[in-house]
Amino acid sequence: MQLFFVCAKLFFMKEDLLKQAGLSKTQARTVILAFLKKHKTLVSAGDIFKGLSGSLDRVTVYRNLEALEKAGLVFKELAEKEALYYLADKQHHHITCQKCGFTQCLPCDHIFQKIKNFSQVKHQLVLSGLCNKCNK
Amino acid sequence: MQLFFVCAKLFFMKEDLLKQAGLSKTQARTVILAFLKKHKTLVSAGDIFKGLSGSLDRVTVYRNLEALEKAGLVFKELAEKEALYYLADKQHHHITCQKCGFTQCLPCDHIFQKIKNFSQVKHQLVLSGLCNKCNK
DNA sequence: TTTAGTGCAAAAACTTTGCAATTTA
DNA sequence: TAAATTGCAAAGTTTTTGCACTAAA
Repeated sequence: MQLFFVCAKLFFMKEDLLKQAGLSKTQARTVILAFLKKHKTLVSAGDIFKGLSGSLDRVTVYRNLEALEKAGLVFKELAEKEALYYLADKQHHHITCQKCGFTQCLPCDHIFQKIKNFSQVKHQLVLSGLCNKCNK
Repeated sequence: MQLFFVCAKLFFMKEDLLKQAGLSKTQARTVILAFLKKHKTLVSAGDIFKGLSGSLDRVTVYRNLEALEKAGLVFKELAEKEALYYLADKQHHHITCQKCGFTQCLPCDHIFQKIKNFSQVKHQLVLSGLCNKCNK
């Protein structure tokens, strides 16, 4: 029994990500995007808040991550403790070591190759969309 | 580009799930398992607590869900607000309507058929395992 | 200048921890 | 009886809300 998926093709925007996404270009958003660009791994709202050490309010981080996610600039991944975010420059997934927490990014086209670095792999597929009723 | 997965085969235990899983058979666990058996959808710790209206402490529900998950009797799915649980009788996934929250179970062998009831489907694959270092 | 975004304070919600009392094996 | 489990109380974390102030278009 097999389960397969075609990965979503995501448009790759160069500059002015915010404007192109229909968001106003504020300092907070610029700073958050820069932070995500710098830190290629998954980061939480708290990580960003701490990483920017006081230049933004914690609430502002939350509100902007939500806006960025809705605009499709950022992906949100649900994790044990808190939600994690990463730049939506390329669709990819992640695999996490259950013991030490080591996380590896998995670009869709290399996913199998990289999973070989792990054993006892468990998977969970989270799907969402619009049901027929709501899509009317 | 395709991404496929073989679903884990899960052993189907008849009676005495708890003993077979190496857990002692307490009233709390029995009641929680019965609740999960009755409610075929995803339920939260809070749902269970409320559903059992006072017969168990909220903390007891949390602790037992953790134990049941570790023992492999229950699956945990990370969701927006809170973690959701379901009986691990058969490996399956879920798809949720982004608008109304309607959730449909997706047994691995009917997954594509059922996804057709949804549009604008987004997917997120959550993987975990043991990295080479931790597996030594 | 009108709308959208921000910071502060506070609260809400989910989950975890410590410890004494109780239940299980 | 020894070890595991439970309930209660309290605290810890993440996330959300309201409102006045500020920055963006």
